[in-house]
Amino acid sequence: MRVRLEDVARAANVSPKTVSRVLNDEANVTEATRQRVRAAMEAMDYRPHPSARSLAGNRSFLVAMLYDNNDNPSSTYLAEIQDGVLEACDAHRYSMMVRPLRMRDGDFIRRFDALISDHHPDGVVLTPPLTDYAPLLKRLRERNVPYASVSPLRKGKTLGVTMDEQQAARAIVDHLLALGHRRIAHVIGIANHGASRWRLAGYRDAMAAAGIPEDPALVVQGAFTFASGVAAARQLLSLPTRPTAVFAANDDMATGVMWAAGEYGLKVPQDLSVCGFDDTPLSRQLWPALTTVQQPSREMGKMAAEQLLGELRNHGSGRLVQVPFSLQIRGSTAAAP
Amino acid sequence: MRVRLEDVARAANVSPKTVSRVLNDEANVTEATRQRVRAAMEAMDYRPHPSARSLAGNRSFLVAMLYDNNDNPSSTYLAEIQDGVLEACDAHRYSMMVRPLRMRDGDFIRRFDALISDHHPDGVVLTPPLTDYAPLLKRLRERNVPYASVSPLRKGKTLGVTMDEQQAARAIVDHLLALGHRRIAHVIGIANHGASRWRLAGYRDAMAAAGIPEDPALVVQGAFTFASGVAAARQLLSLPTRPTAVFAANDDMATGVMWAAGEYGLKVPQDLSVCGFDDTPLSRQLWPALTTVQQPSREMGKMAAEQLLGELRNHGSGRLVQVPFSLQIRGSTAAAP
DNA sequence: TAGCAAATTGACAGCGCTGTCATTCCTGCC
DNA sequence: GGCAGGAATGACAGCGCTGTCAATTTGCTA
Repeated sequence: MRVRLEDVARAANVSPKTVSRVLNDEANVTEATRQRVRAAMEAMDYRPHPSARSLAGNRSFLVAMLYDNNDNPSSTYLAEIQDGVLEACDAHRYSMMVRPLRMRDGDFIRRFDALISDHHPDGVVLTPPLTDYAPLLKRLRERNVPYASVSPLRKGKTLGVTMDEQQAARAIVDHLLALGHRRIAHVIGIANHGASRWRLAGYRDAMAAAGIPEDPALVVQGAFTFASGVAAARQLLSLPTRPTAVFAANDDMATGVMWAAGEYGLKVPQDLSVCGFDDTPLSRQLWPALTTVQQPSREMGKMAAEQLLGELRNHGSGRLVQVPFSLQIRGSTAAAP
Repeated sequence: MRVRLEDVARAANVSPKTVSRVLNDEANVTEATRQRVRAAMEAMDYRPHPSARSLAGNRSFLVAMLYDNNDNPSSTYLAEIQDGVLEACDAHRYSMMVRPLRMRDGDFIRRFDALISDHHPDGVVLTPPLTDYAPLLKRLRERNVPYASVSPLRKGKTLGVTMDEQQAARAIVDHLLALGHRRIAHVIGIANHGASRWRLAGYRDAMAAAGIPEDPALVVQGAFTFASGVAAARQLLSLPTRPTAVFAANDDMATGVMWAAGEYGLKVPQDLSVCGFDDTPLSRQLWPALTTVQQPSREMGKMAAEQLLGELRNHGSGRLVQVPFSLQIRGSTAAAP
């Protein structure tokens, strides 16, 4: 029934060990032999048994993706990253498991340990905000588990992917400035996310460069959710002199701002320009469509996984790569009234 | 370093096989022995090696969750189901893998076969619309892979979870009728989802029971997305005599309807009542909050997985369970104007 | 109290692969 | 032409567990 490595070996007239070598792309196999073995594998539709490989080779061909579904309300973002990670794992014939792990939980490390002991992943992909949770990083190093991060805050010797979010945020605020806006508000994201800090920093950079002193009333705290965007906007739009533009730290909050603008009888973009960050599918579906920064989440998940897999293959090859951003100028921003 | 079953056996002064029996909850072990072995496992923090178990026992302790990320735009819904499935798998010490599989792709079955051959899942959890994709179900049976479905359309000998969506839809339309509405519109979901049919059927049941003949102009096609809700609402609100209430087949579309109402200068709920289906987090964040049907997605994922795992443990024990729904009457519905 | 069936326990092989190390096969060079 | 040295290949054990079946113990009955 099942085709085993031994069967392939017999068909190709070589020893099982040689088939194993071909399977694992090892050196010291003549090209002719390699071809012959590959042909036999193909012809017999051979599929190595992952458990056998794992048991004998002492590795699992498993990558675990960790996320915190408590402090990360945007399931769309996570879903896209997950898709990307999965794609990369698939291409390299690794399997992937996902794992919610809540930083707020007291037994975080115990759960993490259990994950490692139970499943022996060869490596781990970290998503915000876990990318910078010190106890986790410490434990990963102690247990000698390679990991790659998506958008880590601290960029040391970490593997993974980043985007220059600060530059991106600055660019989008520059866009608002270029449209003549001066009273530009910012809605901050969840505090412990690097994203929140960078986007705020980019906002400040742009404002400072334009010579506009910061008005504390225009910088309000949000939480990356639609509801927090609505609340923040209500606060901003109730101001004696309200802003003419709002840069929200993500699209969900920007949508909330647009919603709230409706409540106040303000037209977007005529009365209020609004922009977000992430370029979620939602942003294109709104009317007017949302001006935002394209963050290629799926691609970032894929690249992070690829760095990890590269590192697993030949130690030391993993890097921290940076992906480019691009502004998506759409209907929600216009010249200042 | 690693604690093996053999080590536990030595510590408990029994044979490895007996430890294995305890590990797998097999019969024919005296309670005293069982306790002794359990104590030893506990004391040594023994973790069975999944690959070894899998290889020797010819099972993988793996559940694959299949989804179609093409025809299923609501990542929130999938994320919740995934969380639920994961929770159940965890509790039973199974691992879970997720797998996007697009019905539209020509090589669907080939990909599915590859999944099974490569990973040997002990069972599969199906999410809509895969729950009713005939070629997939056929292949699952041919390959003898047990599966459980979340909200399957056809309820035969299928294992899994359902909700009486038709009753639920009827209940929510009854709610609108009780508020005095007569011109009630419905926005349908994606065609090949059971959910779309049931919700439409429930709408019709309620209208018929109230003696209101169906007005075809009031029943428009949507696609479960926010944008499709906006489009559908524009169509409805442009009608010579527009509806006083809209029942959208899910919350995302209902949100689109509320959005479009704003465009037309209509106040919700004073001028237009809107209700959705699913009780996504979004529905509570809107203002006014959305009247909707609570569909416990996370719980449903968990229960589907539990039926599957039960079936795996003792063949024949899996069932098709039904979860109750509940209306969430909130601010988006009010008496007819 | 012997005698027998059922319950409990254990010995042993083997799941399908890879690591280690031995063996064979080539090269190129004196 | 013979030989060193490296490249290619293979033999074999064993990864950590479970299935099979045999051995032993237990609990009953007569």
